[in-house]
Parts: sequence; structure tokens; C-alpha cells
Amino acid sequence: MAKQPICDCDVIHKELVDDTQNKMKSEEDYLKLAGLFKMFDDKTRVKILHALEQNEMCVCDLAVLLGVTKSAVSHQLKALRLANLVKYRREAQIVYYSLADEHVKEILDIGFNHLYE
Amino acid sequence: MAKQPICDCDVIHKELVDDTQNKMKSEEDYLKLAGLFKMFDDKTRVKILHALEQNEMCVCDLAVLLGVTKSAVSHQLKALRLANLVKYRREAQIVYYSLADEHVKEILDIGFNHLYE
DNA sequence: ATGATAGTTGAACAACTGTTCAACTACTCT
DNA sequence: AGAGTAGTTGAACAGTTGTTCAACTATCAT
Repeated sequence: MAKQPICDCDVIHKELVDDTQNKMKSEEDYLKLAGLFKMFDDKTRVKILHALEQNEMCVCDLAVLLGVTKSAVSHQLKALRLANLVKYRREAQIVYYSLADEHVKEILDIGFNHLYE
Repeated sequence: MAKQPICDCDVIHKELVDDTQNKMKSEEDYLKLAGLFKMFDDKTRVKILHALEQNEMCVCDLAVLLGVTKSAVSHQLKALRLANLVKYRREAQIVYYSLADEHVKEILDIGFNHLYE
């Protein structure tokens, strides 16, 4: 049996669609953008990022602060590291994490601003 | 058998943790913030938002533009509506969607900026 | 009223995500 | 070398998410 078509309707505003099409970015850009915001879409991750905005801290500090296991924190930090949102330095057994750059703070701020208005 | 403790280590930097604790926001705030960014964490949704930044469009236009069913678009638009990120007006059978406010554009822009540097 | 088009909704399903557990590595100290 | 602490990793599991399908509502034209 036939698959359902993508849109079972006339294209009502062809010019508008074409104009928009031209202004759109690449598939890859949207994927990257979604990937970036994905790092801010989870309660634990935003807490980690906001905490690191206040102070550089180690995995254990964050685990205690957030009330989750070291493992959970470490997994999330790995994701944040891969997304280049946090950086770290090792001092003996302890690994200290901090925000990678000002962008992270900017994104958090614009988000908080949106909520408080 | 006993549950694994949240952190099987000494709290190494108690003062840092306490200081950070004081600067943190409420549980609810982080939930809302994550909820906001969740609307930007999906390829289809950012495409919809970026498309609506260019032009006001109806559900069918978006479906054709993005190559997904009307249903998929409608579901996502509902989520975006509930998050107050898009608004709409009905004209006969056709429902036109557009961005709710400048904040959405700001968030998209800061995201794109982060990618292009 | 009937038929046609635009849009919405809920169920179903597959794919993805976040947490924990358990086992591991890395480093320090004795 | 051996014990102890900090951190990482992969498997497993439950919970969530995005899409489609099918059935619905809403509006318009005849």
C-alpha cells in the first residue's frame, strides 16, 4: 500500500516557501545548532553549567551539589566536553572543570532573561 | 543490599560547594530553562523557528519546506505554542504561524554565532 | 447537505536519553 | 607493591521523544 505523502495539500504559498528556502541554512547547520542547544535541554546539565559559571569545581563537588552520582556527572561532563562547552585541568587525582568560554554564560543568561519577564 | 551513595568520596571543597549552592537558582528555574532550550534541541523545531523568522507561513508551507508530514509539523507547532515561542492567526481554513517575539530570534542568533567562529 | 482542503489529535512504534551499577584507570601515599 | 581516593567507561534499564497513521474538527464552495 502507498505511503502517506509528505503534504496532502496544494502548496498554497509557493513564493513564500521558495523565498524561505533560499534563506535557510544547510542541513548540517541545523543539526549542529540543535546539538548545541541539546546541551542545555536537561536539568542536570544546565545546573552543571550554571554551577561552573560560579566556580571551578571537581566531579565530586558537582555530584554532592546536584545530588547525583559521580558517574552521572562524569557522563554529562563528557558530553559537555565533546561539545566544547567545558574545559578541565588535572591536579593529581582531581580533575577541575570550568566553562570553556563566555558563550556558555551568554546562552544561559539569555535563557534566564526569557524566563524573568 | 545498600544503594550506592551519591558520592563515595570526601567533599573535597566544601566552601566552594557551599558558595556555589548559595548562588544557584531554584529547581523550578532550571526545569523551565531546560524546557525552553528543549524547544531548540531538535532539527525540525529549529528549522521551523528559523523558517518562521524569515516569513509567516501556514502548516502546509512548513510541511513542504521541511519534507515532513503536516501532522509532524502540527505536533511541533503545538509544542512551540505551549512554550510561547510562536503565535498564530486563522484566516478561513488556513492557520498562519509566526514567531512570538524577538527573544526567539536572539536565541537562534546566539546559537548560530557560537557555530560560526 | 456534500465534498474538498487545512489543520489537529491520540495511539503506536522505533529511536534516543539519562541514570545507575560495576568494573575499570589514574594518581598518591606509605 | 598495595591500599585508597578521584574519575571514567560501558552495559543495562526505564523513561522520554519524534514521527507516522488514521480518524477527527473546522472552514469554505457548490
